Amino acid sequence: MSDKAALRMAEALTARCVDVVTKADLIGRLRESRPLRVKLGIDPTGPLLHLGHAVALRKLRQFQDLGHQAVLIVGDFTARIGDPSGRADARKPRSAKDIEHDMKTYAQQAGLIIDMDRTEIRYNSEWLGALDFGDVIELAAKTTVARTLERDDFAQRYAAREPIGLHEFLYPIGMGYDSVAVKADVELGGTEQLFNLLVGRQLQEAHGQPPQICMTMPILEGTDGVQRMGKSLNNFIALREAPAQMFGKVMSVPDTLLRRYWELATTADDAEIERALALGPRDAKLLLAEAIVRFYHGSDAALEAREHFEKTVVRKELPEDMRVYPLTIDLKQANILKLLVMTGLAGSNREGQRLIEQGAVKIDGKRVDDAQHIERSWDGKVLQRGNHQFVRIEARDAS
RNA sequence: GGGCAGGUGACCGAGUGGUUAAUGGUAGCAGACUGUAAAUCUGCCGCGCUCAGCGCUACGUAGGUUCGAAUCCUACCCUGCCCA
Repeated sequence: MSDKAALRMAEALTARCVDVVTKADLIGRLRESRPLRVKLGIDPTGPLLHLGHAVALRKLRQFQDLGHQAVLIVGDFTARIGDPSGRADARKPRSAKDIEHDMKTYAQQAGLIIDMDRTEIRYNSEWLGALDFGDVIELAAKTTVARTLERDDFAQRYAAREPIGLHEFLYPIGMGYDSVAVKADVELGGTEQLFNLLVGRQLQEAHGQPPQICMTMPILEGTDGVQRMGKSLNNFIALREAPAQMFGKVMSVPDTLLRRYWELATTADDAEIERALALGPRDAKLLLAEAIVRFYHGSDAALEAREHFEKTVVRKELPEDMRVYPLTIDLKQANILKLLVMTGLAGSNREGQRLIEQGAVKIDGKRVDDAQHIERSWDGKVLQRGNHQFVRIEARDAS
């Protein structure tokens, strides 16, 4: 490939990246005119990908489209040891079977963005599990405590006098060794991964390989608009989110993040983004929600989601399709409070009580003030909690 | 191994024998407003019940002192810092 072509490709590939270490390396590697091996690690801690994950996946797709080889690393070995994020409850070791199952759904979800047929999937237990203690020591000797402590999250936790497990120091090493094992040319990750990616570079050099190019992507904020999108913060929009849900969640994102969502969560180019933003926040967001739903569910679903939104939210009408709760005959005499709990609209009796007191509960759109309220027949009644949670009751035979 | 400090509800963080289901903040939920945005105001925010009341569970764990403990004592577990 000519210098000019390589330069142009490098420009395209590094668009919207935060760090690129180094661009010169990338250009050089592209000039070799061979498919580069582009690594992306995923942590199999739960089978749910969200728009935050999609940022790096989309970059990976871009590489694929230019003829490069995607290598998805499943961190099953590291996941089995425990999560380095310091949460006690995340330390539960996961069985190989759980991970296997999670990965199937992962692949499905990732397939919404990248071409799984042209993706190499590797489990890092393949090589990490084969290392003995001596090997680990040797690898560990390649980096230093000072360097590791510089890593942002470690530095912060250290300064805050929070515990850092020794095994957590081994994570970057394990990840870095992944790069050696798969002979990665490029590794992608969120900006918080920069340190880990750089360790990969170092270990590759130590193993006589040309060091990988590290590229980091911005971290997408969650629907709260402040913290990074993550499952534990419950501010995420899953890729598998039902269209209407997805649409609604996008609409709830603060205006300040509009541009960012356009840039990181859609495939729109700059011109398109400017055009959308010029419409003003409300309309730009409606278009954004539509664009995102369209990408994951198709045009028809996007239109439907938008209609659903306008109907239930803007005009506050009851949606056509909603969750159905089958009520058995012997429970027909149940009062509204019981039903709220049974249908999951309220987490406990007390919560249900409060909701009723605050006027948040409606039956067929009519406010209910009495927790003991009983309908002559619950069949077909629509229970509503707040503005956007609905359940339709359907009577069923007890047997 | 030794010394010191500390472990409170989703999180942060008050509380050092008695109006304590536990001040305050954040997050969350609901109501008003609205564009399911932001800002603002209001209410709620452990669980159960025959629900203006009653009961149960809760301040690392297990015991103990006391009419009464998150608060005092003992042991243990966990975390951080310093020393070795």
